[in-house]
Amino acid sequence: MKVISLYEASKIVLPSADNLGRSFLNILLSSQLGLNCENVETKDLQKYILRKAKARGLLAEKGVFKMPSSGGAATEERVQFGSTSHEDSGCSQEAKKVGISEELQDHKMKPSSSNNEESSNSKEEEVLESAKTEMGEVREENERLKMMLERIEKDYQSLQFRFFDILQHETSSKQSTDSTPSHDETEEPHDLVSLCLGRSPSEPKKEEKSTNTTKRRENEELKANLTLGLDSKFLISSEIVSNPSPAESVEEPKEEEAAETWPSSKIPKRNGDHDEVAQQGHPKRARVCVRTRCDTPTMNDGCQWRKYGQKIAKGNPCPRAYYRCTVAPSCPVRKQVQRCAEDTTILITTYEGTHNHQLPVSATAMASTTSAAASMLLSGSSSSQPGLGSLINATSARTELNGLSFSLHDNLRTKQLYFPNSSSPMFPTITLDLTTSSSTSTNPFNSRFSSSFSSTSRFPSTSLNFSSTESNTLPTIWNNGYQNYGTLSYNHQQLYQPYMEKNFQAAPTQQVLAETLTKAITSDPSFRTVIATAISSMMGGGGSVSANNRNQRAGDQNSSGQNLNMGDQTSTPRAFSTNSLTQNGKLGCASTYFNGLSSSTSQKGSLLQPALPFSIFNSASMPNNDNEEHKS
DNA sequence: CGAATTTGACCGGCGC
DNA sequence: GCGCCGGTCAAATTCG
Repeated sequence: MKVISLYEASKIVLPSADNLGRSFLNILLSSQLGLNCENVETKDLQKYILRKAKARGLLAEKGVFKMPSSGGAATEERVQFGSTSHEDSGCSQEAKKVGISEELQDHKMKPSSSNNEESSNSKEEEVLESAKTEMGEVREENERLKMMLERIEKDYQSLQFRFFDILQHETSSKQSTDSTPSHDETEEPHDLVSLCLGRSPSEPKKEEKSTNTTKRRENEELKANLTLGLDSKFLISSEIVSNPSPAESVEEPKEEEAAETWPSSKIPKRNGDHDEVAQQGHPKRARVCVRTRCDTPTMNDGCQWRKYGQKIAKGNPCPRAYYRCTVAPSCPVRKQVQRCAEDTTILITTYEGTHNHQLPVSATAMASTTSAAASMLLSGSSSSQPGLGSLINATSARTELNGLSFSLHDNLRTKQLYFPNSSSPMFPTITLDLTTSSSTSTNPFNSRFSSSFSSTSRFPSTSLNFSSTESNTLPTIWNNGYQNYGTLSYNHQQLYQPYMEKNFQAAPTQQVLAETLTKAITSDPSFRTVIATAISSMMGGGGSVSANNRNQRAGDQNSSGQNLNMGDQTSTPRAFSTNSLTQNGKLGCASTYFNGLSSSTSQKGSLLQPALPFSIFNSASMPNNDNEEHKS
């Protein structure tokens, strides 16, 4: 007889797990036990363990497992959790087990007939041998399960701890906002762009002057949303891949969606309604600008484009080309391609709109990236009140997911972000800068997440700079059209696994991590996507998990210009003006992608395992040059 | 020959 | 109202 602690441990640990924890457990279980863990409940897991033990003939009584007395090999049982039939299954298993036990007992109790006592003895020895063998196997398995459970518990606690950490930061952020004296809007008009974790950008936000009570309530909502969002992320990860979000999968975009994704000239004029738009929480449209070094006329992002126009834009001798997506006839996505006036090796690609069709695999990376960026942008400006400017108010929102550290350092409080009205472009633009190889960040891991705002723009420009030292590889990757993107998940595993395992054993040195991670960031666009998505999730975009990972959420239109700088360059301030944009809250594609990725990376561990010291800084250090792209 | 690109015309928003 | 500008259309042209 052997008492296995796994069951007892599960009784102790699992019931305390909330949705978040269970979701996390589900992922681990599905990846490591091969279980269909959707909607796994604590009791289900316990039952599974019990049944598995019964099936192997190990269970004598509840909580106590006995070693098998026969050589009968237990077959691997695949359990469907969450089904109503598992009770029956368990019962039948139990009955079966009882029968076997009785049989075995009979076999043992009954003195064998004297005919062949020697052969009987040898048989018993055989049985004993096989039993011992199996005992060893089972013991190993038990150890493995035990370790896994401990790991899960540890992970869960870590997750929980970090989750509350995030909440705490968020709360303090809001409190500091509250404590900040109200600014004279006539003198310093601004918007409060709440960077809310897991908050849907589509959520109506019109509480610039909200009371403490209101904000407290928001915090509660935020908490709820975040929990829900994370939960959903884990649970639906496998679904979203195949099932585009309703919004995205709709063949014929709804009127609202169509309006939102069509270019400014096609949509009802709303410039004069900025306030109304924002206050009503209408979706916003965003543009995602990608800067890459690229020798080819256009960056191969995996999508099919048809050129429909070309113009010489003011301030840039290089013509701007206009493309529209031709993957689907009705796809509203457009992109503009223009070379940088200062450095013609830099290709500036601006995406606008959301694909209303499934994207080729090779296009998902860029779509996800831009989607994440757009969602970040939109979430950042979601509460802004157009015409008044925006104030990014995320104060050091920081989180670590099992060592995967995301930080939102707010440098903005020392410098109120002021976005006066101007004639700047009408759409918020976020820029992913993949051009430079130098990093101003002291820590190569620190993904620079800075926001810079133009003093002349009515919209903020946010720069997200994923610092790396090898970012020059990115354009190359895109130029290759992600030929090997199909193996990305696998590559991710390869990339992440070392971190995960190291993390369990010993904390790797910062330098080693930095090198590897930098490599990962620079060599794998989808990794950046993950980061961007995570960021967007934290900043509020992630709340809308409704999305669809295959669709690009590059834009809607409305408000602030943000510069999402993923390359590494901080030396050249890049500001991109923005306009108002609407967001229907489906920035999900990237989130979904993240989900899928997290699911895939959890195959051998957990995405949340590695200690990836990412820091995302939010700063206003860079004055916005504003409209380099659109206006210059 | 069909598809894709080019390019000048056109349109709408905005500032003066 | 006019002109500037960004963006789009569509006929002409080019390409495969």
